[in-house]
Amino acid sequence: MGISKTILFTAEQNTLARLAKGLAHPARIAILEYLLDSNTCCNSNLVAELGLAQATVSQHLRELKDLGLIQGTISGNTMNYCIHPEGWREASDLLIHFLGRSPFPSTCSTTC
Amino acid sequence: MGISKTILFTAEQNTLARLAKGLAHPARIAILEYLLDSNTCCNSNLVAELGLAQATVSQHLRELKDLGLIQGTISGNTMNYCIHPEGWREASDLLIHFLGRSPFPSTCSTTC
DNA sequence: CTGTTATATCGCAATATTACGATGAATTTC
DNA sequence: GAAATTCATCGTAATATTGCGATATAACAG
Repeated sequence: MGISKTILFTAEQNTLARLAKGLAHPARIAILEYLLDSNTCCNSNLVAELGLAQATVSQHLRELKDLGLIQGTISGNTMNYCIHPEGWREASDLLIHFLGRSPFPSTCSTTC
Repeated sequence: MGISKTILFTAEQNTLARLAKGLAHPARIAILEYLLDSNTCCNSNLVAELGLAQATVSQHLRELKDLGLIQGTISGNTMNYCIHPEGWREASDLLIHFLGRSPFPSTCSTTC
């Protein structure tokens, strides 16, 4: 199929999955790391930084922008991308809250 | 294409992306939430819990098991699944460390 | 031993993702 | 203005993901 049955799940579960999907590519991880690290803010010398074609980088940037994790502003000829502070905070808070849970100290051998 | 150019990225970036991909489906989020919540530990009444076919649930469980996030033990006729404590800890630590970063307080308007 | 139950896997169909060349729009440079 | 630069988008090809029915295997129940 390739289509997820989102109807079956809670809004929170779908949101978490959607955010995780945004991080589910090394290029997008690399972009976010680059933007998180660079105090000089952003722009698409990302094309040089990553080894991908310009069209591909643009596509990844769009995904991150659609998720609200980054934002871009036009500066004449070029685009400046940077982390979207609120979007990033919200997303990472949600994911961290999910990931921060610890399992009960029960083993699999426990009968159900 | 559909294939990621993992060669271009660091091992850490690929690992983070692989873990995120594991979480990139609401059914897998739901499975993990269920296993994290249930002190009774596991097993595949997950098929009833989620609204998906048995084959589909089994497939999602396999993905989570391959990532080391859960583990399963055979108990006679049935499988008992539960969170893999070390695997879950390692994975969540890696992701939380990445997500915990804050952007520099620079705006996109900063020239690069 | 036979039938039932629980689960993994195979094979397939539908859809999504990834990657890139080509093209177009906007802007700068000369 | 003409050429060059920067970037988004379109179209397309290759591969991945999702979902499920069917089937195989193993264990249990009678």
